[in-house]
Amino acid sequence: MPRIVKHPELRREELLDHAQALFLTHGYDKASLNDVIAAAGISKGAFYHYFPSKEALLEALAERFAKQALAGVEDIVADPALDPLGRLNALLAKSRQAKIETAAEAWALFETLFRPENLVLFHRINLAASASFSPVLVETIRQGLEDGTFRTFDPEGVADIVMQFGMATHDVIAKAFASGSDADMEIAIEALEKRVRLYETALDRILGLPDGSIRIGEPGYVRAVMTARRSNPSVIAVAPP
Amino acid sequence: MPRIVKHPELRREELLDHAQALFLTHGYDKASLNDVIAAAGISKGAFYHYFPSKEALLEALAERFAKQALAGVEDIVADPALDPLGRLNALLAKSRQAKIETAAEAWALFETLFRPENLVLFHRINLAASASFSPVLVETIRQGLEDGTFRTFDPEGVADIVMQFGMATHDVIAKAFASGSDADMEIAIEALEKRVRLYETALDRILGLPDGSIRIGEPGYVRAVMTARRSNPSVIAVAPP
DNA sequence: CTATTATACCGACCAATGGTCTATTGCTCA
DNA sequence: TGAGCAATAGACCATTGGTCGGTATAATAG
Repeated sequence: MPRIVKHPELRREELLDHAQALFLTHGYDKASLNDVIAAAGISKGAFYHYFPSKEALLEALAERFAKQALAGVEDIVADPALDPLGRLNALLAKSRQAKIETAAEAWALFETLFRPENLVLFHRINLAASASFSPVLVETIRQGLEDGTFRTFDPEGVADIVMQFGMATHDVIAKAFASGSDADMEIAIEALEKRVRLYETALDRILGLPDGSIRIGEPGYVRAVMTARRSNPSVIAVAPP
Repeated sequence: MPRIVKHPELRREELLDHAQALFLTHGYDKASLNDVIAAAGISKGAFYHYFPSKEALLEALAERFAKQALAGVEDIVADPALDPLGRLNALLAKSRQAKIETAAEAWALFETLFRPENLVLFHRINLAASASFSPVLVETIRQGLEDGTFRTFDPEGVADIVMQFGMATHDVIAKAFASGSDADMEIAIEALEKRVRLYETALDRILGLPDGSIRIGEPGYVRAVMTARRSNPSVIAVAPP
């Protein structure tokens, strides 16, 4: 085989790209290392030059996800015009948007993130994302406590609950999407909307706010994104079976 | 090798017992099928006579856990003297007790359930347990809504949140126990107690109750169980390395 | 413009894994 | 007693994640 040398950073990104596509479509366990290196067009040796193990590849992928996610909210964090409640709402809306768009993308590929075999991948992503988001959330909650907007305690704990709510959408979607038919998508959308509304109220109360203070995006937003993405799926490179 | 024939149900239970011990100590992925059948003292063929795959073994194990868990609370469910709040409190205390005892047991074996490699196992158990518990919780919440004890909505959603809180203890413990030293256990205990208190208040507010209504066991209970178990570990058969 | 070194890369090889298959043993019941 | 079937054994298989010795290429020094 001809030897192809690329810039290490590019190679690494390519590897992550192909791993992402394969892990998302087949699941971390089912997608074999050989699949990944075949898709990336490199040798075993080359792969292990970049990552010490398959596990490390997963970890790196999760970190990249988290980094992208954090980059997506840095404007919100930096915006001095936002009060704690406003900032919290903006953060929640953003993270929800990202989650739904990811879901829509996976769905468009007729394979979904929300499958049991993707548990590991999803958990790693969420772990990394949480590690990034946690400080931001904690700080926001603490501010809200200080200026009297929120009436609660244990900012770290509350931040964890907020992120739990985020993670929980995984299982909600997973259950509804389980059998994968079109009708299920409608069910999933309904369930998601309802669940989001519940989380809003739950957060209101945990934070000691009047019901209706927390607003995670407009009603109907889920359906809009999902259906739009479905008819116009973005392209992710997928290896042949 | 001499051929040993046993009653199928006994064999199956034995298989589950050994699988449980190995999965708990080494993790689902790391514990190989060969380890399991070696521990159980049977052949490959015999194993695949009972389970169609390793995955199925995991599933069966999760179901057994769930069944045991449900059996443990049926007296609470059946008790007509309990009002919704009392029943909810009893259910929560019981499930927490079970979780902590499991944790203590795993800890006593110097290997803990709360490790990344046990994610899959833990998730499966929780999934099965949730499926069992959900109806009970939903019914309890619904009763509380009807008789005016609770001031909330979407019983299914709230029940899910309750179970989320249960699952979340996994990650809380996992983080604190990560490096596995003795000091970490103290930290883990503190974190757990604090977190339990947060969940109590969060549930109070979600259910529209005055703070302090929900009581998930006595303070200090976690430490008591953990330390007691540690000095007097129950025996689980473990295969040689 | 060489010589040297460091890095990116290749692919044969390995032990272990989950799973399949055929053959045999022992229980049950007619 | 013996036919039939459930239970068991274990050789075998393809695939998997991972290792290793080696090679080509780019960067650097002389």
